[in-house]
Amino acid sequence: MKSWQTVRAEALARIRSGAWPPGETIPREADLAEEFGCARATMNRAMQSLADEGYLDRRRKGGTRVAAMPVRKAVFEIPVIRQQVEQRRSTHAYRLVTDRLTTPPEAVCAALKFGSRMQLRRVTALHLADGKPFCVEDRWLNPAFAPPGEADFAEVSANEWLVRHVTYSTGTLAFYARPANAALVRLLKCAHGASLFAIDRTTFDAGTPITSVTLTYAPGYRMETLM
Amino acid sequence: MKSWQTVRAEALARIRSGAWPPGETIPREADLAEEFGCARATMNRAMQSLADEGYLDRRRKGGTRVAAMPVRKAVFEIPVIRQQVEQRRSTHAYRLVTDRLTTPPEAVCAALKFGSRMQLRRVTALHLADGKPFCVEDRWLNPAFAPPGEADFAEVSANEWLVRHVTYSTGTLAFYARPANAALVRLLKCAHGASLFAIDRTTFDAGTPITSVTLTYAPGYRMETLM
DNA sequence: CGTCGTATTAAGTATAGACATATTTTTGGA
DNA sequence: TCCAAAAATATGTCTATACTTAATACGACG
Repeated sequence: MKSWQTVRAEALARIRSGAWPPGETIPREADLAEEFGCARATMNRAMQSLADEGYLDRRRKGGTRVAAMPVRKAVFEIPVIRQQVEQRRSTHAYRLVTDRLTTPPEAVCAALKFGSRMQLRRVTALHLADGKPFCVEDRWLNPAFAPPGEADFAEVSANEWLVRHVTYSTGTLAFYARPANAALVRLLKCAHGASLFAIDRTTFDAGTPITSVTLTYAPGYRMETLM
Repeated sequence: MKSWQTVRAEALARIRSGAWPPGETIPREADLAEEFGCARATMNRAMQSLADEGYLDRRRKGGTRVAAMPVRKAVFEIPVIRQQVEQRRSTHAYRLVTDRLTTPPEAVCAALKFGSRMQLRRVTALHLADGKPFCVEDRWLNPAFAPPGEADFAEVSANEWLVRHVTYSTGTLAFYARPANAALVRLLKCAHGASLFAIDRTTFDAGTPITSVTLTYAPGYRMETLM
């Protein structure tokens, strides 16, 4: 009795080895099930999994074919900064820099889809790894969601507070490179104009704008993953 | 009759709304199936899908609980550069800069797991969008895999050639920021030291080292995705 | 010669029942 | 009291069968 995972692995091996070349239509589920010695449901589960990951294109009546030009997908895990530091076996420290209500720039209003230029809570903080600057957190928060009274970021970072209070959210994410400005130079202790890796993230919870944050990492930071 | 996708959506709604709070153990499959009005197999398919994406933690006998601190996952699509340019409704152009056998630096040998410092094929090229520099491709190739005779990169970029010839591969991927050096300044026509977004990718096919490439994008480039 | 409806096909899915497997809990001894 | 063996339990999976749905092929008809 073969598990669908086994069947999946065998099928993937055929794709990788070229036994099923890109663009080629492969036999129908029912026939493959017989060949692999399993039920059609099992075959279906395996092929569906491969299709989900972009290895196969499947169409009703049209049959299944190996993707000719698969869109490579890279999956990055975006952990909480403290965990990220601790995973590197470093000691995490955190320093709140500013926390006040301010009128945000146009770009932030647009990202959060706030029509009027209402005042938002701006929180900036520095994360350290083994005492050295690791990452600057520059955040705009919807004050209705996280009022200064309820959410105090002196000890627990906004980054972590949010993960606990708005666990499952949607939003956008962007990676880019930016030069160090005066504020970043001061916090990260890097050269002016240094190339820094940055992440912009905007978060909504059931349509309500929650926060827009820019995380800027110290020089040399790399975001890595396997394919 | 509910599809597992429908059931999945309903369950996800409960998680997002907080009806099933983070850390909480939810009822067993059999009971949920009854509540949702479907068979256990259907419930299982739905919950398994949610567990795959990190929303749930499931253990035999232990039951299913909502992930307390989910690791956020971001999925990026890594397209062929030409497609990437064309998706932005720009015209893609390509210019081969160099193509010769050279001894690679230590770092490249290490990434490709080449013991001896054998000569590799180095290919550098420039990709343009609407005539403007878009991305510099700096690649080291295993000459045994892509000999100069068979693989000519004057017209078709190595990027594209490889997608066609080694479709399903494994490897590593890293995103980072780097300053523009002299070579990049010349090709991308940017300021010296400008902050540039870069991708390192090393590719293996069934254990054989294929290629290691650095893609450096023109200033202002952002790698975006939805969560 | 086109085009509209129908038959056919292959994937998508649902279900009940059975068994497998990993843990936890309980129980029975030393 | 403590530990090992056994029972209980929730998820993991397979199977056979039946039905649904989307897309294609094809033939009748204007």
